[in-house]
Amino acid sequence: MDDQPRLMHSHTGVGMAGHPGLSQHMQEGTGGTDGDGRKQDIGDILQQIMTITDQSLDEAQARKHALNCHRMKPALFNVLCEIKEKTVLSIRGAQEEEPPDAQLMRLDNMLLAEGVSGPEKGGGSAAAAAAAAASGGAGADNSAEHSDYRAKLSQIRQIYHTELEKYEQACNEFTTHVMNLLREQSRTRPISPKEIERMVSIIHRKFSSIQMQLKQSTCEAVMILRSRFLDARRKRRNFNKQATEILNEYFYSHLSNPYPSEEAKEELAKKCAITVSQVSNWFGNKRIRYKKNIGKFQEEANMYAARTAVNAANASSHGSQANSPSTPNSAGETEALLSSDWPAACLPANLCMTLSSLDGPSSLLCLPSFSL
DNA sequence: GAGGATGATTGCGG
DNA sequence: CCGCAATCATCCTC
Repeated sequence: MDDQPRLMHSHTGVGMAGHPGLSQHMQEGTGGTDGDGRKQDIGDILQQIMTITDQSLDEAQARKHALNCHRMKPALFNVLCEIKEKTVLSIRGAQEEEPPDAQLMRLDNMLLAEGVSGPEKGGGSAAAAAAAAASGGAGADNSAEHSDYRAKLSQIRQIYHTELEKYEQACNEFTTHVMNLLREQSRTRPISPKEIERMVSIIHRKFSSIQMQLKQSTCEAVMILRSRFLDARRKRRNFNKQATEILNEYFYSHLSNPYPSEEAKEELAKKCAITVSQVSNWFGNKRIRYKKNIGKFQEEANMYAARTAVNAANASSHGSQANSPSTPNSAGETEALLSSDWPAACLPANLCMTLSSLDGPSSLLCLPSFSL
């Protein structure tokens, strides 16, 4: 009988100050002995409870058993239950019903979008593809970067799931443990099912805050990975030698007006295996840097001019016209030069001289002033 | 590791 | 939107 859990009953009686319902129970629970005797009994029980921790385990067990069998125990137990319920209600009122966490929702959404949580869908290949498109890079090592990105993302995903599983398992184990403990304790001290429930929800809250930290750090890891992959500056690769040669060839053979048309840019982009905007960037950078330090580029200009001249000579000796973005300067282009914003001072000194004495459609780059 | 080279970005003006 | 100029961030060479 005493081993039966004594869960709390709801009593509404209010009696002695600070101990609601105590006087009522004192009258009900003892079968009508005199008041002094009852007070004595209660005093004894409380004294025993207070000193129980000073005793050895065996003594305590024996005392516990004696207490459980005490005739006043049910009444005292009920009083304690009532006091506790009132306290718990006031605490619960202040603590419960938190609003749904917006940050947690954001984290969940992000993890879902990145393919970290939720069903596996190729390890965020969509994100990788988007990243590749944004980086604007073309070429062979893109696929390698993709697989690198996917591998790292999948690593993050795996760690995330392992940890999440661990936390869930730990949470369940701990909850079960605490519930069993409370059920066990409810035999000897006042614990309501609601209180157990509340305890469980506290534990869940604690564990979900740990989970939130996990989600947060996972998100951070994904963001870092993503930014590393996306940030073209970080992943800047110099164009290969061939591409640079093609671009330089065009630049120096159009030195009078180094502004490729949209079609020329597209063609150059195709030839160099880069994007049109990369071609634009390249020409933008080149024009500025050339203009800033013409002297430094003199040698390079001469070299490309000579090379183009040789190509042009070969082409003309074969009776064919070169038809590429690197077509040498024509008279039309010279006109463009004379009226363009690209200053003539940007031309190498020897080329300027050649320009001023030019009297026909002959190629600037075939002139002997480029003697090397 | 320092310093130059180089591709990308940003802010501005036309 | 394009080009310029300044700047950033990385690469490359010594």
